[in-house]
Amino acid sequence: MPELPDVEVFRTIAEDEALNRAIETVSFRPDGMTVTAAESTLRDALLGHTLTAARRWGKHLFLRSGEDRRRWLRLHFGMTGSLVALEAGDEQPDNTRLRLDFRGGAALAFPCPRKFGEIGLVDDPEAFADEQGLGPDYLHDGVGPATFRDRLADRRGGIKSALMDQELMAGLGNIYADETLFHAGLHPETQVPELSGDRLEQLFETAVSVIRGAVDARADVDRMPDDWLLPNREDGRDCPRCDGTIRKTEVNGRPTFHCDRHQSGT
DNA sequence: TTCCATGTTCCGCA
DNA sequence: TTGCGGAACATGGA
Repeated sequence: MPELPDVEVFRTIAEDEALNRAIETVSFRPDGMTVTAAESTLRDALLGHTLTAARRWGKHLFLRSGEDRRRWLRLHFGMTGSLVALEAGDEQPDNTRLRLDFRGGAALAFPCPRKFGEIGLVDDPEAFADEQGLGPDYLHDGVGPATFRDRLADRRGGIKSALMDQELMAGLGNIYADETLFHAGLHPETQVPELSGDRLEQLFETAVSVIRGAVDARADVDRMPDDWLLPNREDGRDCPRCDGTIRKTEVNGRPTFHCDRHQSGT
């Protein structure tokens, strides 16, 4: 689930359902998953406060606690994490690692079955991104085709691994890298130096349109257009865009799907 | 029962 | 130096 579009949906869920409500209870059951703050610190940072802002950088979600501009809860969703808004009486998702209960009965739950996610506390999301070496986020203000072209200018190797490298640009993972290349008509193993500056700028625009389209579909495969790769991600399927066939291969150790016809060249 | 999977990190190799 | 392949992490689902 959780690549940029999914996390953007989680961000809007938090923004719409969890801001400006007093946190009455903090339930914390990490059960071995990575937590980069002491439990007592985390509890102190949240309990009795309200969440006042929801931001995202790549696949990381940041929720500001209270009026202190330097106190943000950071969530990373790993492969299977999600964020769920609950109303009074709703059943809690399995494997909920962190749950905030608000005055009035609503709650926010962070289930993470496979524990590949992370819970942390940071002073400043930008500084965190900087420390982690995260590249620019596709949807942030001021990030555009030129940013993308410049960052990929000296990159060698295949385009798919470049798209998935969070230090170049943050947010795309295995699924949406494939989706972007499918829309762009590029083979996943196309070498980056073979792509012109114009082609790279065009690829950025494609990535953004895929991301926006996915967010519009609430990152839900069932709501995505039929002619996207995602609903057709199966070896041997007919390509929904041409007479080709969807093929499954392995690129950089990850399952990779592409159309053998319209994604053959650069 | 066995294999696979949306992420990240670390190691060794070329 | 950098990109890449492989392994590791934990666990539910096909």
